[in-house]
Amino acid sequence: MEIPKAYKPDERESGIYEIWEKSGYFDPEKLPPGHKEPFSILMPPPNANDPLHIGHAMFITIQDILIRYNRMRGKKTLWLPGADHAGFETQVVFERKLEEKGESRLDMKRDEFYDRVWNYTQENRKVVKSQIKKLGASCDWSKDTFTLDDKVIKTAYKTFKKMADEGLIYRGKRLINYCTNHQTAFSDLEVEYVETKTPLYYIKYGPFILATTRPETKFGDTAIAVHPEDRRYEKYVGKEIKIETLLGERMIKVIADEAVDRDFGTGAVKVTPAHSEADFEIWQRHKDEMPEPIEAIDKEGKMTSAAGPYEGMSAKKARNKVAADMKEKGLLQRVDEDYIHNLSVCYKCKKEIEPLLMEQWFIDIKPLAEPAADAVKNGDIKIIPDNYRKIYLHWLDNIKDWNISRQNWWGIPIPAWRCVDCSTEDNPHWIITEGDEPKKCDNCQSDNLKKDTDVFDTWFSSGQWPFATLISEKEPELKKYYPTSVMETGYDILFFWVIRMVMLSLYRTKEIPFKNVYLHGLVRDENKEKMSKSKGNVINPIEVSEEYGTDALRMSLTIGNMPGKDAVISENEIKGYRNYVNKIWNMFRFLMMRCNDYDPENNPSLTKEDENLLKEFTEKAKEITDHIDRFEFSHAAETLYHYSWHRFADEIIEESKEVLDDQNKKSGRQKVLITIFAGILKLAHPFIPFITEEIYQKLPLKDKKETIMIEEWPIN
RNA sequence: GGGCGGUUAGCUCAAUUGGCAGAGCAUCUCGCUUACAUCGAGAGGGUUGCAGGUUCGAGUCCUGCACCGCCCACCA
Repeated sequence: MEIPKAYKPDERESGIYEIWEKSGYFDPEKLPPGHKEPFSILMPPPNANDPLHIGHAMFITIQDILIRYNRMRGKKTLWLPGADHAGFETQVVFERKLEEKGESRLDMKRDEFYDRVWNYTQENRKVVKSQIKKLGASCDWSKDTFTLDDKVIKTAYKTFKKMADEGLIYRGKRLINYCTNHQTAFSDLEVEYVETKTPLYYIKYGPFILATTRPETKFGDTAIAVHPEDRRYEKYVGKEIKIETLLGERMIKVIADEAVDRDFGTGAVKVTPAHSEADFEIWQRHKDEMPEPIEAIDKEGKMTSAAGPYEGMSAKKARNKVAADMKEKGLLQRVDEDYIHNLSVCYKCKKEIEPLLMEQWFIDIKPLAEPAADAVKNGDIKIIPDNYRKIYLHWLDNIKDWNISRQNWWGIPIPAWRCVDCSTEDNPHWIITEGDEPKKCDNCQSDNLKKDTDVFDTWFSSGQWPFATLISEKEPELKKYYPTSVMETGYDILFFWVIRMVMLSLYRTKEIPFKNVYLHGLVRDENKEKMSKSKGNVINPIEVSEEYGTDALRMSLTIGNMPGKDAVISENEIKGYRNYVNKIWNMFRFLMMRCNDYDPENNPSLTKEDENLLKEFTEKAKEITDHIDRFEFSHAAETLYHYSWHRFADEIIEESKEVLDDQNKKSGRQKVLITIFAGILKLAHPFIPFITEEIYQKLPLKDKKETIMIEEWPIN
């Protein structure tokens, strides 16, 4: 048998993956009978709107290590793959594509748009699936789930209905974060803050001078607020004062509220409840003293009729115009041009978020937050690394109600109908179902019902992923994999996804969704910068996997990668691990050349030295196993790397060359070398599955299994 | 404003309960020796960010500071 000097991963990998798939062992139910205790992971479903990036390759590597390791330890392992329709994200991606073709969503019917995005995601799913396979993921494709599959949507509807019935869902006119560019509301998590230099205008309101960054909102002012203990303004509190606006004179109430900072500006603030979160809160505390909020800006970001002559003007334009006009009328005392404050912007387009008063569906989140905090406090859910415990608990401690309405087209429609006949402006009547269209109003029997046009925040449904995928009447056998063993995902979606899964799962199933949360970091380039297409520093996992082999890529994503910390990766590093994989190949090559007369059925006598070598291997195997059990994959892989190369190859093989020439000791040493090497392959298999399978198939072993995937782990 | 993480060899990172500061990559020298040059043998390279403190002993524990990064909140 001629063995080539260099291992060529690209020629072997796809064939090896086929062997695994054909074996059926990705499906836990098809594993040999010895596999009993369940071990499960849900793959965070990659967005079905783009090919995979290096971050996906990282989590696939980590999860596959866990799955392959536990499978070899005799667990009944389920790794459930999926794909995310990624509502708003995908809509943005798709609209950009439309734009490139000179098309627009607004030129088509909603259904048509939906169908086109649907097809687009289905095409992408195929690409993503083939890429996941390329990376060696041993996941159960028979259970591949899309976040718009019936069972997921039904689960989301059931939860929504249950929450509505239990009073945890309310529809309220509240101040929400609105992106006038994307024409949708967001939860607080989708808002980012950017430090910006903005002029601070000091405007005259009767006897008051008020500092504001947004003079155009003055048409929505319904009060002036001062601190209750501010002597300067004491005499005005509770009184109405006459102010000169650009629309003529009017009266406005002065109120006292603790939230006002005496030291900022002049210590007096204009209150605009329809366009500022803080002001909205002031209004809620002083409803009896203040008129209803006045909306001065609309959903397009344009001035309303409340702004008189400024109506129709964009808010930004109006800001300058209003300031200029006030200056002319002597209503502007001065302008501080160097004022720096945090501007809230849309996380996607970075354009200013417009706080608007809108009716939306909210979840009363506190009742869900407490059990979620308890689950971590009492140790039912363990977070790795554990410093994220605090972050997790702190977030839940300060949680605000969750706005789950989105004004997008791509997403799960909210199953709510408004009765046209028995609703009033102030008191609308809504009918919420588990998805079925109601025939009649449950209140007035009218059939004049109008469906809500909004869709759910994608995280509302993905927050139900664990039980949506594993708990259903149709597939009761999957229940045993719930709660899952590990939720492996990025720290950047701890709030978005992980915590919401905990809250919603506890709510619906009364059980935790997973026992461990392992948080990985971001992948950065060699200059520690975030990888992005625009910077041109991205490493395409598929390209490097084709060039250097998936095993090398996986190794470089494992070593030096600590939980909760960003990982640095470079092509150079991958090249280094390509060399390591090739080194293993050559260990195999050496063994084959020097053991051509080796018979695995023989039991030659071993020398003391032989015994010691075996003992040493067992110790190393123990060390590596302990590391994996503690989720220290980097250490595990590093220990393996070091032992296999610098101990086994550099020393043990070198020293064995002489021993193999000694006819008395030869067969014993052959046995030892092959035994240890087979052990190394098994230990290495979770990390570098392809080469280990390739060699395993060719190695002369007793009781060889169909694939190394179901080999027994070298130690117990 | 609140919180978290980091600062160790040129680079990326390790260092269990405090116990001789280690790897990989890079660099330099030598070697194409019959597994492998995608390799081997060897070498250089550190006042562990700064200042104190506890201790027989501190990279590790305590206090303060500096710088870098991140998260959360947000005052007009």
